[in-house]
Amino acid sequence: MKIDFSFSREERLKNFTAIRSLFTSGRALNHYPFRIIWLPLEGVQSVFPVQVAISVPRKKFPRAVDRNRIKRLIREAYRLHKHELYQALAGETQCYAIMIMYVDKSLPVYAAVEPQISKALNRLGKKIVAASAPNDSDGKV
RNA sequence: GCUGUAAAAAACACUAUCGCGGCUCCGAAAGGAGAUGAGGAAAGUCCGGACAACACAGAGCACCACACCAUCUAACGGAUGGGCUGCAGUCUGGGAACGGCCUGCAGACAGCAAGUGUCACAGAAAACAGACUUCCGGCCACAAGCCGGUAAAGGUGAAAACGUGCGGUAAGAGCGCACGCGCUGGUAUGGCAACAUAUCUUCGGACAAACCUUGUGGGUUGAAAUGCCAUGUACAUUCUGAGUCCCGCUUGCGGGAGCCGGGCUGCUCGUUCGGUGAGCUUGAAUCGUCAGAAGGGGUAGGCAGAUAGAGCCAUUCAGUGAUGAAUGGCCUAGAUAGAUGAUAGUAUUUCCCUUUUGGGAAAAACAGAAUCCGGCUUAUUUUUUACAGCUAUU
RNA sequence: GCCAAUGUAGCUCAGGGGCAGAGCACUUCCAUGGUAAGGAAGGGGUCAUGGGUUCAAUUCCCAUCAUUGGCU
Repeated sequence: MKIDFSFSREERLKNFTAIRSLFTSGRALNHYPFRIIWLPLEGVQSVFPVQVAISVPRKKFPRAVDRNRIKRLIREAYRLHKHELYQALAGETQCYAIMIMYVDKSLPVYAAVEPQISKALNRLGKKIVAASAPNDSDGKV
């Protein structure tokens, strides 16, 4: 099977209410220099198992150039490694919302970002499977 | 060679793989192909417009902005040219006060001769003047003291009531004269004008980035404006009612009464909430707002605004110039949880090592469109040109 | 995106042209067996930054920087 490296609009998290509930009742995973929060989405039918959003805090990077740079690097790394997460979630029926936040204070380089994203996505996949496997009925938070 | 000012140019190119945005083409669809995709400041939001909506007939007051003149411009607080003033430098005129030519830099540059106000400390006195020490006269034998005159000298201060010289006088004083500085009004000449020159005349502290006066301009709100489709408690249409008055000061708020509607209540009283108007007044209007009635009955999406424009490039002409006109060519981001990225290589540039070949490193500084334009301001890398200053060598 | 306000001592704030202040905090001394409270004395300032107006600027004007708030 050929691996799809594309990153289309359906894979991005855009719904305002979903983002709000993600911040109020989402589960967190810290993998320095990232913080990932995730939540199962109810009633969303999609061909993709996750919808992702990327965030960089304005207080740590006041210039828009730096924020755009970091978001593009994270998005590029996610695009090349998302198939690892998709394989881990192949057995899931629900769609998940994920937000990746950058918490370091210094500007990163791509060579350092890529392996960290890969490790973080592998950890996230195992954690989601472990959380939903025992009690599929009351998995809501 | 260095520093400063001004002007101009550039801000990285190509190939491959993977990927993103909108566009065009092919395709029933999935998808595929093609060309294309951040800036000089995209920034600050400091000005000016376009565009849109809304109580814009008109008048007065208030408020805000601007302020030498002319021109440019859609418009401007912007730009260009000119005038005037100040500062610095070279040269120079005069006995002095003070001036002239040239060069460079700077200037929020209408009016204190409309009115009001302020000028600390020091000083005798700080703005219809004024007598501390001097100076002069009188009273007095003289001195001291008292009375009067005087603004020349002293000292204080940021500033002492035009400056120099001569006359004049008891001593003095723009008191008078000549020259000089500033300044009001008139006349003549030159200039579109600001203004300049000559002459007559009035006057002689500063401050309007003090209140203010004069002149000119300004309705308010901003694309999260606004319109359409779908949806439909949120929207628009129709009808009805309210839309009034008083007080206070901190002057744009507060309080009270009345009226309309809702909540509490079976009803009244009462209580509470909302409304009772663009800065104000007058006038016109009854369009905004609030409440009720009628109509429609479950998702917050899509399209337009919104990217061909006061557009860009080249040439010629007009103008000192900003700029304008003509001709020819070009199409050059349009997202909406927000695209423009990653990896590898080549070329180029810079730096380092090396005799060369070659090897290694870096791709930079400021910084990311959000309705669109014209400016201003701020941040910042490199190169070139012109001018000014300094230093060294020939 | 649009619109306002504020920057003064370590902290919270006055002062709005003429020598920069208050409260708390800090230092030293007194007092107490000792500490706190109390009393006395003292130190500490680029008045956010840069220009301008004025004889004189924290104050008036302009620009910049930073912070905070509001509209949605």
